[in-house]
Amino acid sequence: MLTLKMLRDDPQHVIEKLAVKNFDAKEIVGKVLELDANRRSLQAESDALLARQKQVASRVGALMKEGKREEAEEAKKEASELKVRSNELLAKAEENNKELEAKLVLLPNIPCDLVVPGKGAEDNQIVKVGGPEVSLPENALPHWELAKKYDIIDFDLGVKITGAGFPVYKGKGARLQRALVNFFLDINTAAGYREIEPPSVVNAASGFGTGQLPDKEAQMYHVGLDDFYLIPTAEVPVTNLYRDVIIPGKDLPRAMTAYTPCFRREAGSYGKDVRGLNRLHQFDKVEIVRIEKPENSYAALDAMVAHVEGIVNRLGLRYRILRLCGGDMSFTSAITYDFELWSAAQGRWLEISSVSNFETFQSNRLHLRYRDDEGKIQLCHTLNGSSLALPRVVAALLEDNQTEDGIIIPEVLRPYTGFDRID
RNA sequence: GGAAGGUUGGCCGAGUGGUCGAUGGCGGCAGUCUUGAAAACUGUUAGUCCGCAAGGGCUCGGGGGUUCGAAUCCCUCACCUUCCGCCA
Repeated sequence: MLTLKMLRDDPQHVIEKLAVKNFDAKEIVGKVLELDANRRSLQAESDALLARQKQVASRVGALMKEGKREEAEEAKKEASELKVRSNELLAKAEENNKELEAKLVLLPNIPCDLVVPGKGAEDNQIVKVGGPEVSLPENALPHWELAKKYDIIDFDLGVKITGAGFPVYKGKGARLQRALVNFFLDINTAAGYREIEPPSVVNAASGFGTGQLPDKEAQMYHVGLDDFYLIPTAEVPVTNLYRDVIIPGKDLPRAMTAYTPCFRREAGSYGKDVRGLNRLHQFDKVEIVRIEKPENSYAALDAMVAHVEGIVNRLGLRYRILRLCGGDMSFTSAITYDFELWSAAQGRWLEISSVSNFETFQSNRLHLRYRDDEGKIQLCHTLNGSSLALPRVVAALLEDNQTEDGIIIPEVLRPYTGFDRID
């Protein structure tokens, strides 16, 4: 959620910047400013009324003590009349402020200056391509075939147990999952990220805090009986750890990492995009989250990108880094770098990580603040990134490392898997 | 799931209708003293909204109600503790 201050100070800037995201904000911004002006004048009016009400009420007490009963009755009457008027105003203000909030949450985060305009994926900027070239034999198999061949991931069984998009990992396939999680967590903690194991189910307040609610409600599984949501990413519970918190400036930055299962309904997707591990309803992911002072957040973002690149490099897979254009960025992000692995067997890039700076967009909703050197309270910047999401790493790993003699496990993973090939 | 008792500022804890945004203690910060520190003493120490400011509004788990007036009374929801039941 954008801050009202930002909108008030320079509405034109907000409108221009949102155009980079292909978002025409003119009308909403105008409405927000109007509602904000209303809010302030309504408050000034009702505050004055309430102040008088309080004065009169305390006079009643004093008059009662002095035994001036008649005057007290007079005052009571006056207070009652004031109350009727202030209640009307308060109701009006509440309605106004609800509408203001409803409009305000419709505005996406403004992109930072590095972000170029664009409509969709085709306009993303390729920042870097790295890792070894992949050359596969003619008869190379996609990962879903390999999974079947070696009996390590069973999509059909998942359908039986739950439904499409809930695979069952078996044997070395299951062990590989556990190995990757541990490998990623170890690298992250070694880099100073504190390991967190959060709940995988959150309440609505948490969903709102990181921006999943109300706009992306359909993306989450909802537990109706208790009004809980299955998390779509560890970002939700981990960032919400700091909801309604004022952090002493000296305690920043905070860096955390968490492994969680992630649940996404992915309503409406189909085709080759969802084949095999390409898109799932449940998957494993290790996430990194940082809370920073505003002046440090872009340095932190660069550090996170470099950190994720380090992990990808160790896996020895072909990758590229994209800086997303305005139109392809999420609602909440100010800038996003995507990491993709090359899947030679599928002939396509697979997204495995998304590293973003949200600036104050989340912290404004979360009321996540810090006390600066002068003792003033300011909004923090929040950042997060995948490090990494497992399924597509597994997909690329299986496909790119396939040989006549089975799938070769990268050297760095062998201490975790306990085997060097899947055959 | 059943029963009872709770939820107050960074923490502990007082406050059961009248000037209470809240006594006191701890902790924090500043100062006095000290070569320095500790101790002692003094002062200070919630957030938020409106306002150029002066000042004012709101907040004692959340929401609603009673009343001229609510931290205090009533309703409701959430959470916590204890006992019973169940259980990895």
